[in-house]
Amino acid sequence: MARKQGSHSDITGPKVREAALKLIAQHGYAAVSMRQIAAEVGVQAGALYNYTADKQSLLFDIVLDHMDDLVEALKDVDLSGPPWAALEAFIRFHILFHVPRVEQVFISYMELRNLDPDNFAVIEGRRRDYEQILAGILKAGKESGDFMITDPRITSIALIGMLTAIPQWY
Amino acid sequence: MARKQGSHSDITGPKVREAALKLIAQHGYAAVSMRQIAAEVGVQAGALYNYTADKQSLLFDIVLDHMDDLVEALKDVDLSGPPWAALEAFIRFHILFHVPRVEQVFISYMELRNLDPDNFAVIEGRRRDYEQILAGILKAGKESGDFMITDPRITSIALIGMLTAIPQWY
DNA sequence: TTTTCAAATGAACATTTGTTCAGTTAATGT
DNA sequence: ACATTAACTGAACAAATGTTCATTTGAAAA
Repeated sequence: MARKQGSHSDITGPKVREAALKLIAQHGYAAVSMRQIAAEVGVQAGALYNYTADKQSLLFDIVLDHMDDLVEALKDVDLSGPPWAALEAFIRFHILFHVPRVEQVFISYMELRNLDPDNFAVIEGRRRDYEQILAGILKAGKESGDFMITDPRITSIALIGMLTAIPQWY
Repeated sequence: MARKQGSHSDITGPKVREAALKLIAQHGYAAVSMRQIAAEVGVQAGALYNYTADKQSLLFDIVLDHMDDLVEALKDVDLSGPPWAALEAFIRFHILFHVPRVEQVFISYMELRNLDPDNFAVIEGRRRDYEQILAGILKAGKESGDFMITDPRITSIALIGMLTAIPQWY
């Protein structure tokens, strides 16, 4: 059976990504098979390869899209104010961005070890970009005397780590 | 080749558990094969079955041993003091117990979804036991007027969740 | 030295895995 | 009405998986 009604590629495509997101978040990347994803979409396993090069790309795209969305959305945030205002704006943005994206956050954090080295390097680059923006705020605050910290980069990493752990409280 | 020097079962046995602990913590349960574990031990895959019934038991034993150790160690802690002292003693114990067991904690938290339903039920029972001890402290503190909380059970779960997330800061 | 047997090998097994592809289907353009 | 083609099927593939077991090894007991 094929193409029951109208063009499907713009329907099945998103469905594949959603199924991958849901199942990987639920069971983990290694524990999910292409056939499970296909079943969730309502299609045979072979059909998935119209929408993804391979299984690894499925994971990589989830994480990369998430990181790109994050960096992109941060550009709309006004961080030009004084250190404390900028810091508050950053933290507020970070939390509000992550809350409605529990699954992506979880995968982007837990499944990094299942990324191919090349893909991992790309993601790590994105994460460094993001951290450096916060580090910039901290550095400015340190130099102006507002923040009492020694290493803005380390503080940045620690701070993001704490924020990321918040959802786990619930 | 077999038994190159002396009896091996009391050497290989622990080695198998250590290898499973290390590799599962590193790559995740589903991503680790029995052959990888065997290679880490320095043995063929078939030999593992002298020390474990199956792969699932390898995971289950790690988590169960951890929970049993936790509950057992808690028995040596004096929680008989006033609410605030008991709470402090509990938290102190919790942190000190978990710090040198990063791998076990990580597995016991992340790989629950890969436990067979029956095994999962057992572990969940152990976790409830542990939570109820903290809930008891909170309940006593609430009734004595020391703690301003509404539901000791929920507070207990939330508190343990926060404590468990601490290592992630680093 | 010979016997014994715990401990491990290594080959085999049935499944499951990711992936490919020739062939089928049905909606669309002519 | 026919031809085209995007979308999917279903079978096949090699490789990897968890697990079993007859066989071999060599240290210890006789």
